[in-house]
Amino acid sequence: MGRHSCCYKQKLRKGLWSPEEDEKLMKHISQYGHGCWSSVPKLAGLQRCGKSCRLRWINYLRPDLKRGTFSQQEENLIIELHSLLGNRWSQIAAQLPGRTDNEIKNLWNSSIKKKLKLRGIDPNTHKPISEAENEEGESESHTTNEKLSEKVIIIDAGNSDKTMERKYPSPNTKYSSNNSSNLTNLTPSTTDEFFLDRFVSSHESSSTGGNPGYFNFQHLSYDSGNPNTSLFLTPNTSFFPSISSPILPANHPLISSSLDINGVHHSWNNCAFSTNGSSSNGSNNSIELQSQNFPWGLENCVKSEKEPEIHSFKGEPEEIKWPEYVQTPFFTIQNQTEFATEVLSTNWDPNLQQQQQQSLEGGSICDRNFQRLSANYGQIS
DNA sequence: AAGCCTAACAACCGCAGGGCA
DNA sequence: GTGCCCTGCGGTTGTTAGGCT
Repeated sequence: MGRHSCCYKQKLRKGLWSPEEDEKLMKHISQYGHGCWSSVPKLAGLQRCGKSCRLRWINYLRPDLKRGTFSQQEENLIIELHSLLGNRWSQIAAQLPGRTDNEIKNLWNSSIKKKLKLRGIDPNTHKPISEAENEEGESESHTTNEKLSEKVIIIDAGNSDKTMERKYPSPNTKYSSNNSSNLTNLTPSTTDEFFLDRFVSSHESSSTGGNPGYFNFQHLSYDSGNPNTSLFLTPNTSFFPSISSPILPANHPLISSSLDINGVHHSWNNCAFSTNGSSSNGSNNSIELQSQNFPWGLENCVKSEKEPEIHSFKGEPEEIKWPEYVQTPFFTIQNQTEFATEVLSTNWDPNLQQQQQQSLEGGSICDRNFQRLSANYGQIS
């Protein structure tokens, strides 16, 4: 297969995007949506290929992007997800709202890999390096996939009487939409099965709005000292996240569902946990719910009272003052999920923009990239 | 101050897969 | 079935900033 046809065209710009280009792209998408990416550059008046526009939008201009450095919890989550998914960055990113696959991939390659190596962990296998090296030698006598598929995941269910072990496909095991049934069709009979099943369901449903099922990795720990363990559920901790999660917004689907484990019904919602009607910090496995559940197809994941707040441009592009452009948040952070689910999946409604502009709140997002761009391109004003 | 090195990050490239005529 | 177009993904490269000597 050859290169994309647009790439053959001459006079297409490459390299870093200028503020003017960003502006054109944002203005176009905010007014019309992206539609067919290949037509975006022409309609937006850009000398770029559609692919470049798409990338720029997804990795940089999208308003729902979370800015700033990754928290330790986010890094831990990435490590945990990577141990399950391998280099499937898009699927990992799907569990980290506001983060892009590119961003996570960069973080992994530039930082996390080194940290793991310093801790004596092979970043590819998530096992101690010495063991990974030994297995490399052994693997010559095995089919690679067979060997890798024997990665053992131990999940201690806390309340469970025993630590359960089960073999699951390794990060290197491909499970596309066609063959994913080897995971998703498992009937979870034990807690670890449940979580794996839950997780895989979550990432598959994240794009389709299908089968509900998320679980949170915050209480999964990465044990570098245990050569047999890739992941384990921290004993005596809840399966469920705190609503004060720094990673996920309170209304994120990850923290809304219900389930049965070993005959015990657990459920939770996006507002609060309770045990027998009393407040719970989530340390009790016997979480009882407050009745509201959230099926989370994209269309009904979140329904906010407020309209999504979108940054809109006032007047012609040349009227925009760069310092304002840099400083103005696109919308408040608490509305990012609403925006992502309600707006990004469809074309933006220009009619909403006036009221959205009016509802913009004070800066809660430090847009480091715009600041960097500003620095890169000098004084704009 | 200049040069070098490294980390961080933006962007490109090639490929796979799906939709459609 | 085939070819084309488009999108999305993952690997890789290029660029920049900042620290160090």
